[in-house]
Amino acid sequence: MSKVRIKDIAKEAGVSIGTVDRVLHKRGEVKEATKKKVLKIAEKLNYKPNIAARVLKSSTSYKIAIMLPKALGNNQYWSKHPIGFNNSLESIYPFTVDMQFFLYEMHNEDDFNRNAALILSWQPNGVILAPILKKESQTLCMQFDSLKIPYAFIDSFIDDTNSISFVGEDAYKGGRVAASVVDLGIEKEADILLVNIARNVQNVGHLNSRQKGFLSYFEDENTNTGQKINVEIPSDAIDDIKNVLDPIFATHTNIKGIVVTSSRTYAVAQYLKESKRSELFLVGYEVFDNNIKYLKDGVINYLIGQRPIEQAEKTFKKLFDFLAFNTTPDKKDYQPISIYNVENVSYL
Amino acid sequence: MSKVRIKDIAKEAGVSIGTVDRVLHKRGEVKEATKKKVLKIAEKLNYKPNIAARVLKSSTSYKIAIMLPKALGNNQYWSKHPIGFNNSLESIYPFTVDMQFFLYEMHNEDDFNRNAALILSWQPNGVILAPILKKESQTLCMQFDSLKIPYAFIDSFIDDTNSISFVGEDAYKGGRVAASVVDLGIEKEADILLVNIARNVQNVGHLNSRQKGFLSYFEDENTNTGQKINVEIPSDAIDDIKNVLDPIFATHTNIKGIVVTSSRTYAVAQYLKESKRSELFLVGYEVFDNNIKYLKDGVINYLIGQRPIEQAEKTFKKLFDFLAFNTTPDKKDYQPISIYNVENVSYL
DNA sequence: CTGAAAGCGCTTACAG
DNA sequence: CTGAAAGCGCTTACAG
Repeated sequence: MSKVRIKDIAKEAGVSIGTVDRVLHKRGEVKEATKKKVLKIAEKLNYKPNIAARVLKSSTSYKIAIMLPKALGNNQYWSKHPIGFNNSLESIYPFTVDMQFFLYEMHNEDDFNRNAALILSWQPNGVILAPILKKESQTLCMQFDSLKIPYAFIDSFIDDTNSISFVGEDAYKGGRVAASVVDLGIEKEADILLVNIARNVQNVGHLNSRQKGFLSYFEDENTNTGQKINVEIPSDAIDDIKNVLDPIFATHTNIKGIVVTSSRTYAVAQYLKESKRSELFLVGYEVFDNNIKYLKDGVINYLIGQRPIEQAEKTFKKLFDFLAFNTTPDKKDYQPISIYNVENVSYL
Repeated sequence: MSKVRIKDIAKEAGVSIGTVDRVLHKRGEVKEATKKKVLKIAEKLNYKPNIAARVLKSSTSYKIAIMLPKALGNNQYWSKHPIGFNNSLESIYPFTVDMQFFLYEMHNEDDFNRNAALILSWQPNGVILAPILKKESQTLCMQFDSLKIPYAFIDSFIDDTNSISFVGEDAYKGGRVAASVVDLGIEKEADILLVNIARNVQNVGHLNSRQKGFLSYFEDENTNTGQKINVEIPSDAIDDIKNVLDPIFATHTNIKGIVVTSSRTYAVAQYLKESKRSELFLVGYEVFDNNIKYLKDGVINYLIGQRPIEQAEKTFKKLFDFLAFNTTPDKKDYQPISIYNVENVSYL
């Protein structure tokens, strides 16, 4: 492929290899005319550095910070991503990077900010960020911008930032997919309950998008014509679930399908099981132990899933290639939206 | 990680680095006692070669042959795999391999054997094989065995061979997944038609497995209780389809669901459309242009898909790591079985 | 059977 | 602002 070496450029430009290197690495201290000439020749010869030689000589190790929500309690969705990042570490061999995790409590703004400060003091070369909390993430991104630290988003996306990339679900589409599955599972005239679980739904972008997508699906004339009942529940605690859902079921007797817009589907499943409503058609998001348990139990009928491990791998690769090879990734990279039932959940 | 160099081993063993290298690469010409001593020290120090240096010095390039069915006509399933293999070529950078495709006509034994002969004369270091034709593949594998050429299976698996790995669908499970989807899509008492399209179904292992898996699903008491009608059609030519299906529909009036056990679902879709039976619930396999067209048309309702690009990447990685790093992969690596409808087919 | 030496292409001080 | 030289860890021919 590339047989052009620094030496070849140097020869053609009539300078030493040291000078060529200075130009190529923008280390300054080169006369403007020389610089131009070298760059032109490098371009012409289509020079590509020999990475093996570079690695051998100076194992420049990048520091990459990874900021994600902590996987805790019943919600193990975020436990998968670290596996993907660790895979990445192996796959870039013979390169190495110094990777550090900064895990914040999911809906805890203070803890988010505490970790943000830790990252800044660590002075990474690049950051991977799951910007779940919109406001706090925006502030942090502005700081990265001013420090010229590149950052890549995973799982969620927020506007008005300069992230080099986003890897995750098209949440609007994800809402439509859940809608299409519940539509197939219940009769046309039955009502559908849409459940959002979060302390502050407004500050969690993808819940809104899934909700919008869900509703958009039913504007099609051949779909379910029942009521769509929308509720918000502040947490996945069983008491909170009961407090909201008991009155709903008391007043709506034709609900046959339920969609939970987040990974906390297990909480609604637990409620349905305890209140003897397992026969309702329940669709939710994300595949992990606690949700799988209810899927196998028959309480959850379908799960709409992302592929957290692959998302981590892709995000890492984009940031690493950006740092090491200066490649600019596609800004938004929407990932597969997978449909799981009890038959295909065993192979992820 | 590994800071131990050949030099360190040489010093501790009291020999030169040349000798250490001879031992490590089994180039012979070393006294048995020296050899033992060196190996022991290498083990003790946990020596790992510096790959960057190795690549820099001698860019040993492996020859890998890839033997797949040709993608032709309406059936473009096999057009995706080459994309994956080409991705692999980039991902192993800075390593290089000399990769060559040998594409045979799907159900043409002679063409299979012709390509097999070409591979043997090319003398590859390793082979990736889609062993669709059972008998012919077995013969070829025996030849690889006697030449000590390692080979990895993709898409299909056959017994009584020494492949280093298999990457593909658990076809039995794949049959169950199709069953679960058609079960959800039609009423409990309706009949289901199972369509197999192949000149010789017996010589195509995964069709049989899908069929068995499909039937096994309905042994569960809560599922569809209608008739399961099984037909075989020799090709995807519309006339062949008509000849078999016209009489079936004439005699079975309660068929509401159809499952096609292979990627040739488009052929049945075309038939349904032309015979004004688009309202039947049609489930088939594999996602590619021609099937997607009918999915968007509403004739195909669901497709059960593999991820050919990823399968290619994984298979390549297993073989390459085996050749370059001597790692032994898991023998069977079952891939995700994906469920697609018109809502999630856009993100693969 | 074994050792000493050259060189892969790059980066990094050092000298000027 | 620029060049000459050393050296990263390995492989390979050559000499003995």
